[in-house]
Amino acid sequence: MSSDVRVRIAPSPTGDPHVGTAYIALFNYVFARRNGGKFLLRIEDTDRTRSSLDSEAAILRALRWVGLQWDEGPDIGGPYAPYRQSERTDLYRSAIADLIARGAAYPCFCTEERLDKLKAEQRAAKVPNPGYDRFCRTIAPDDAKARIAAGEKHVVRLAMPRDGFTRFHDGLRGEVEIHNSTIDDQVLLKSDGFPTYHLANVVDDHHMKISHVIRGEEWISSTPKHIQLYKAFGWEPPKFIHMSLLRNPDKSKLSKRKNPVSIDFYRDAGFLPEALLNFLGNMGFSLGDNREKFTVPEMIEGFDWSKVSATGPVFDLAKLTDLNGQYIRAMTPEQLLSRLREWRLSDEFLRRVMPLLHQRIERLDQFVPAADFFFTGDLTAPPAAAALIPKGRDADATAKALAELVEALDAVRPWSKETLEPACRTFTEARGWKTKELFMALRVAVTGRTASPPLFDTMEVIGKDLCRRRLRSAAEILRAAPRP
RNA sequence: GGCCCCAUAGUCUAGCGGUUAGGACGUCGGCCUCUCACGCCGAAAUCUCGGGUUCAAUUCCCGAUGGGGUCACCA
Repeated sequence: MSSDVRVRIAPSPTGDPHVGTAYIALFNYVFARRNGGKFLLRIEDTDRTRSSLDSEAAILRALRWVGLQWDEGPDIGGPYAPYRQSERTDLYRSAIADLIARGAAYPCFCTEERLDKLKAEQRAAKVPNPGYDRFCRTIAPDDAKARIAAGEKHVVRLAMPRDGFTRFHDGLRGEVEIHNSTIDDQVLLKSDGFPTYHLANVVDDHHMKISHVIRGEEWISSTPKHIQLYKAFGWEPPKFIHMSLLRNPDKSKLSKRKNPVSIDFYRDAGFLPEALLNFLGNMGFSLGDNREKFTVPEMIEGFDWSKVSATGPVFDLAKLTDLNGQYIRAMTPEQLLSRLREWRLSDEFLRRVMPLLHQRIERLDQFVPAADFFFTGDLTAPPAAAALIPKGRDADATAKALAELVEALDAVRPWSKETLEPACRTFTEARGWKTKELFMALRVAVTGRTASPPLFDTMEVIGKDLCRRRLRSAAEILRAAPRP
């Protein structure tokens, strides 16, 4: 069966692979398969300062681990290659020229200082719809051309209509209409010559013949900009379906400060990709027949947008864990064994752990107990508050240090002892602590012990996500500790 | 704050005018059992509120409230 359904997942390679990406990817994938269409992967790396090839590789690897194979993408190519936006800049530049010629976009020469000042004034005056004041919109085209020719730094903005509404049909929510007056003259082309999401997204979706844009709810408010762009180009817009955002237990949008969000965390903590996918399939969707445990093919078979809800589901780790257990129990012993081997009982992983314990054990039987923290998600025996607090420090200060360290560590890339040690030293010294103090707290937080193999080797092997999770747990233990 | 989206137990969901409001996680109790887990049985716990529409609203409409998103040269 072939069809015109073409959908995409379009991650931005600016960090760790996010479960939200897997969530949206799942629904795109299922919808494509349900309709005999194509599912593509496009890398949105138009932010030159934040994008990295490292992150892109991690995202591709994570999506592959989870098992959602794309039909076209940067790694496998396809009829509309390239699938990396940084390699499509010519396309965006000619699109911009087109837009300017049609009067739908205009160059803007405003400086950052002016924009900052404007924003500050609007904030102070409590303007209801703050945004760019369209100062450059009235510059005569010839003047603008001359200034550009003279090499003046500029961006290109969308000339949004000032009145009326922009309406669109959302596949999940029905008709949505937004007052044009509340929408800013978005920057489409940055001063570095790269497009913003809004431009690149529309241009690529059109050229890649995307039929349905299935993305997160966070995009609803900028959809009118996209609609206006399609209109300006004279293109038929795709169908829009905005899925609800996955939520933290407190209902806010899922965030790494409150919940593990990296797909790698779930892998390292011992979750199975099929269970994760099944769990995500239960978020905002149900087959409608009380089946909660189902495979992706079963989901495809029963899929329909009428079964998708627009309510923001809380990502409940306890429920995921239960589901994961059901998958494990349903395996044959051989299957479980091989899954354990794929996970951390592989020669490859053991070869990383073993050298760290080699000189520290005197009998073979000491290996497993001495290495336990390499093989657990959360520590089996979480440390006591007292063990975490360095002499002369208190619980609050230590909690704060660890919590801040978690944030600092987020930026460490790649995750290796070579990068970790200087990062931790710099952090420690910057806050006036002795490395001896914080490193011990770190060790206890990560391994649950005061004696361990070298700290940074250990952290490297345990991995970023598990380390950060344990650090955060330790900070919580300290915060919950009774005050003297 | 402006604009937009959403609203069934603590959580994920079924329901699509008339139901003892169904299932699952979690919680609590019991059975099974050398222990634990699994499994099985059971319990507590839900339609945010106020107006309409209707013979009848959890269900349809409006409003309030609550939650969320968004207001970047980030996506």
